[in-house]
Amino acid sequence: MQQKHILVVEDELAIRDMLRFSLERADFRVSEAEDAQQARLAIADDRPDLILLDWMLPGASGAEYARELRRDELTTGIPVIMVTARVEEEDRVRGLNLGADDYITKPFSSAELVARVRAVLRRYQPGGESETIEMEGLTLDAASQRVSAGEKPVKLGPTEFRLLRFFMSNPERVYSREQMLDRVWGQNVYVEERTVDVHIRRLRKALAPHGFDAFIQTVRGSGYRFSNKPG
Amino acid sequence: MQQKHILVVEDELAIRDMLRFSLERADFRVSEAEDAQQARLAIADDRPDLILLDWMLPGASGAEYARELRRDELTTGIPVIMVTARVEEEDRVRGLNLGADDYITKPFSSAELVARVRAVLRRYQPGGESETIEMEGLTLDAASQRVSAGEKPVKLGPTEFRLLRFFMSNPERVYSREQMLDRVWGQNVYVEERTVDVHIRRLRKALAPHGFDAFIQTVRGSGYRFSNKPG
DNA sequence: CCGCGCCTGTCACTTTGTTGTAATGTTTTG
DNA sequence: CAAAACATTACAACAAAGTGACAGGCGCGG
Repeated sequence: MQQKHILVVEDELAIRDMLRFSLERADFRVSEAEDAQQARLAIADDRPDLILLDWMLPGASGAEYARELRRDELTTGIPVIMVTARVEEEDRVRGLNLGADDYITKPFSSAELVARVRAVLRRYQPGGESETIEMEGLTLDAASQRVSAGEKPVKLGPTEFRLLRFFMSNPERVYSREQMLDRVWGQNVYVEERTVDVHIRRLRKALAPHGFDAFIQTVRGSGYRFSNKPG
Repeated sequence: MQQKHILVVEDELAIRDMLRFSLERADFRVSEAEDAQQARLAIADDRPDLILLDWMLPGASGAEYARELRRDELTTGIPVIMVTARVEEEDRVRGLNLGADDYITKPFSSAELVARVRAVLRRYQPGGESETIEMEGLTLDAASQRVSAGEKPVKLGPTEFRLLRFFMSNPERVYSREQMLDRVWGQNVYVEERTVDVHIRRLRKALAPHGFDAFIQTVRGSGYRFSNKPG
């Protein structure tokens, strides 16, 4: 089994060191970030399999950052474990609602930490989530990477698939080309903005035989929008 | 996304200029004040989304003014970033206690400034919510960039959309053509004032089939006003 | 190792929609 | 009534998006 990569987001050096020590001894590969900003860079640089996130962070709090991770198309698939000093039940619930997959309360033992990390990773192991999105007969299944219009399958390239998944997960909202590049292509890649147009074109072409190309709407001067309501 | 408005309160011209340059390049709208008194007027005139406040000011010091901003019900919701030459940790704590949301220490880079401003604004922006404005059946949704009159969609060009959004966000108030150019077109753009008339015309035309053109009222000699009350 | 097919990003060119201005018409004001 | 302020129309320049073609990269099977 390949070594799993864990990103630790934690501002206190002492705790970071402790986490790294525990995790590396359990044969995980560890990288670190002190705050949300560093975390974004670290993820862009080397995508982790799991994120350990401190509840309290300078700048954007860990809770906020967790929400951001879930919103973002690129990171929504990465499981998050919250690390918190608080013990109130309320906080636990909030943390889970925010999209954390588990939480662990300080102080905790090395064994407990490793156990929870392993448990979450195991849960995420089988081919990711079986997320399917449907809209008026247009169906997208994330797990099998398939799209169908009614009963007929729709053939899409990888980029078109990610683009459509992004759209169907975020309908009724205008996105600029720049935002789409960030969230569908990835935040550190440099490609021309007009490239988005071309992939929009390809996606429309693939959806056209079934009439679903009308869902992809151009908002002149701003970007594109996915919607089942008329333009 | 609407251009965010930032008020710079700083007595030194050179620093004001630098701040304005950096912020405008990052697509913020900037206004300036040299002291607390001017700042009060500027806020009354055009409420900013964020205030950059120098720690040291003639008259009431920046620190005092920050406290005032927090006390005042009208301004307590506006985030404040303190600009300071001091580096002591103690000052940071004092500044934050006084109600500043962040601080930045001279000298700082343009990039750092913009990053902090963005971070604070993002924190204040309740994330994924969809900002929609409604008025007697006329609905404008910023996220999806749609306008509808009752159930029927209204088709607008980009400029007309921005113009209507400006109006609906600032109703019951007269704006001169110059002010509208600044806030809808963006400052440092030069176009004829008469151009505003033309876009007013286009907007009215688009709203007319539903009767909403009556909301856009001409105030002879002054400018225009958006209101649901009769002229 | 080579050739093939597929995917991707970019370019050049076309098409379409938007914008600002000027010219002209209309209303208000002193 | 004349001047000023605003409304309306027309239009040419411009900008944005649509489109087809193409070359390089990559993986795969021969």
